Amino acid sequence: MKNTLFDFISKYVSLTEDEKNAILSLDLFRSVKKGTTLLKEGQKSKDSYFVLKGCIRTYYIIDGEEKTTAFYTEMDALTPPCVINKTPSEYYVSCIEDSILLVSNSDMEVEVNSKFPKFEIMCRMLSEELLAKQQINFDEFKTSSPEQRYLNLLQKRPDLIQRVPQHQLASYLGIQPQSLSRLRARILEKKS
Amino acid sequence: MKNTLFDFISKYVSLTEDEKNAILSLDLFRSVKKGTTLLKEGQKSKDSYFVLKGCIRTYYIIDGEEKTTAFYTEMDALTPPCVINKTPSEYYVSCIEDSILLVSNSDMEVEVNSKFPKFEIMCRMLSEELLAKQQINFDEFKTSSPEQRYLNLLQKRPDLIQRVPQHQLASYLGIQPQSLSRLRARILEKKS
DNA sequence: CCCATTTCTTAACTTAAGTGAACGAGTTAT
DNA sequence: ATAACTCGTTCACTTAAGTTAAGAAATGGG
Repeated sequence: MKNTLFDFISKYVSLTEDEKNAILSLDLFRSVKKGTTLLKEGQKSKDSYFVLKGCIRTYYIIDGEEKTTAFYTEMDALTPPCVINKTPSEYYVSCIEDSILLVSNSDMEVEVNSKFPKFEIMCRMLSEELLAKQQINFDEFKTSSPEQRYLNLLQKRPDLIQRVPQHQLASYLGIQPQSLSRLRARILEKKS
Repeated sequence: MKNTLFDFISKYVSLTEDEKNAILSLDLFRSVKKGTTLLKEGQKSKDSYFVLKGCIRTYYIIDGEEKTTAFYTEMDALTPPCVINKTPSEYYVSCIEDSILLVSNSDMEVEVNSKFPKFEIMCRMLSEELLAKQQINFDEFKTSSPEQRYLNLLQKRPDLIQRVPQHQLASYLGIQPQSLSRLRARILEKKS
């Protein structure tokens, strides 16, 4: 787990042993059981998550219906908007597999960033990169049909389709569960 | 225009007169005529844009069709993914009104950031904030129908509907121009 | 000023997604 | 063991978006 983290960090900046130890001494690793809710609508939080193992999802409850909007798996980072905007959360975050997470607090990050300017640089690079990825993702979503989105997901994150319940996948694709079932049946029919 | 810029920056960090002059001496302001293409598909570029006045859009050409995915107006910042990823651009950027832009080069930013750590901090804060906004935007898009998206846009960016051609708005909403026409007629009918 | 082009709207038809209901399979709780 | 849920699928029906075509309105260039 430590290695997974440092491999990730090394993509952005190189750390000395001292710096690595400084991070480890913060004791950020958390084991989280499947089904645990990490953040609820209306809550204020300063926690960001980095997934070392497992899967977490973000979802809204709109008219009593769960609407899943994102999945975060190995090596994915999530800082909920409420942490940035210092507002109550608009969505839920929950754990859909037994997971190992790195949980960091924004107060702590401020402190670390001022002590180690390298972290400031890493955070900037990381959020720029995530923003670019997010933009491309959004663009692909906008420019394609539900069927294309599903086929695209099948290419890009085939694991998700295995490890995530269908009704959560459906809202991730912006459609109803019944439509996802139908759409998959349609695709199978085309192949034959 | 200078004031617009410094007002914007002051939301993140406070600058000394020297720092302000340092920025101005970089001579980043550009007047751009309506219709100008700032970036083409396949091109490599290191330029980021900040809109002081006017409007620019990003679009793809897919199967010969323009697909507009974003509009940037006053006080909006755009760093195309190709600048972050150092890859050829997947989309076009063009100017849809006579505009005044601040155009900054990523090489230059690296230099400025190392000279003034304040800028590094500002860039981090800015991209974190943009990422949070983008996430919420994407979530709203996923969880709503084309009609809801249009009504939502009418609330949040009513100016866009005035200043932007309908067929560009349509792909921004993820639908065909004909569907946007129909949808608007439907809404008018409901009101009466 | 006029022609060519682009833009927007409308209409008819096709296709796919939304909706409500029902069913079986698998899970959980009692 | 059985009842109560959840989950995924299927069906019939409704609604809305995609598609193709046509025409009116606005725009731009010569």
